Amino acid sequence: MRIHYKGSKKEVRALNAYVKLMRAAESVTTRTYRHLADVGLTISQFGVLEAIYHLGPLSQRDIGKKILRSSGNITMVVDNLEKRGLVKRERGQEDRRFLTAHLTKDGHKLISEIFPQHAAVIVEEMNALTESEQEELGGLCRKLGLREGR
Amino acid sequence: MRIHYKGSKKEVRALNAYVKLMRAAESVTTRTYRHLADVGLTISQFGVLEAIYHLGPLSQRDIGKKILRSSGNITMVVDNLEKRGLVKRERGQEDRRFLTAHLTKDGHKLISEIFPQHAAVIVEEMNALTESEQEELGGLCRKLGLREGR
DNA sequence: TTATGATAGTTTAATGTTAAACTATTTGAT
DNA sequence: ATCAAATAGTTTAACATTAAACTATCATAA
Repeated sequence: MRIHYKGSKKEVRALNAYVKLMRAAESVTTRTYRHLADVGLTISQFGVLEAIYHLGPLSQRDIGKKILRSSGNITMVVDNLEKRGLVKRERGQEDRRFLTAHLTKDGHKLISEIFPQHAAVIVEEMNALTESEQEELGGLCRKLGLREGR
Repeated sequence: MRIHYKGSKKEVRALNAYVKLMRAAESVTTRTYRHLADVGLTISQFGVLEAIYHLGPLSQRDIGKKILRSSGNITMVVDNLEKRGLVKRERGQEDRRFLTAHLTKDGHKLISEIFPQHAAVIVEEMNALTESEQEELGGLCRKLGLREGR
């Protein structure tokens, strides 16, 4: 007795697609992370810097929504960025519950240098696919991601 | 000055596909994890149990290769599974460097109950796509994952 | 106006995760 | 036979991650 689970074709197809999706995401992440590690940033730290860089100062709540992480997590990641002097927090004037994170001079300098490089790494990664394959992949992944709210 | 980075069409396409890939993987993971959390398993713990369930007793080295995690990480995950009495470690006879992890009675009972349910959850998730879309996605992701070794 | 509930953020506990330094064991070359 | 290099696993330090309990602040309805 070695085979514990024998799926139908339908099941095999779904599980295969799932495994490959996960592996692809993981291996692309691992490789793009190497580039960030070189400058001492984690993926989450990069995500926060990039969000502020492109969207301007954000509350931690909005940062969490943007990078899909819990509020407790954002507290820690922003803490570490602040310790390193890359961002600074400021208490909201009208609503004192909010903390708005903005880039320091150093933070802006770093992310403006790193972002184009990081984008280039990702483009290089995605070069494993043709342009139309990239669009196809985007469309399929979008369908899966869309189920978000459930 | 609000736009810091204006990519070419090629760059935009690649970054878009990348973002959607990551979001899809993350949101599918989050939702399938809920099911595991109900029985007190983490994704990594499930991965270890499932590997042993389907492949038989494995060394920690082989488990790490299977679920793509570092050796230090495997030590901890297997530790936690062992504490809970789901797996047991055994020192290799011929080569005493190896530790082979195998399922306990409880572990076997749990994974044999959970696995089919978990598979069903994944099938349900992938139902956002048609069967041919699932195959298409698998093929595209495979191409990305294949770059593994670089 | 005041009490109730909602919201933003922090803290804590538990687990995951890696890299790097480490121990124990084995292999292989001289 | 011996010693150096390789391999399996552990430990440590740092950060990530969540859920849940918590504090502070705000909004709103009675």
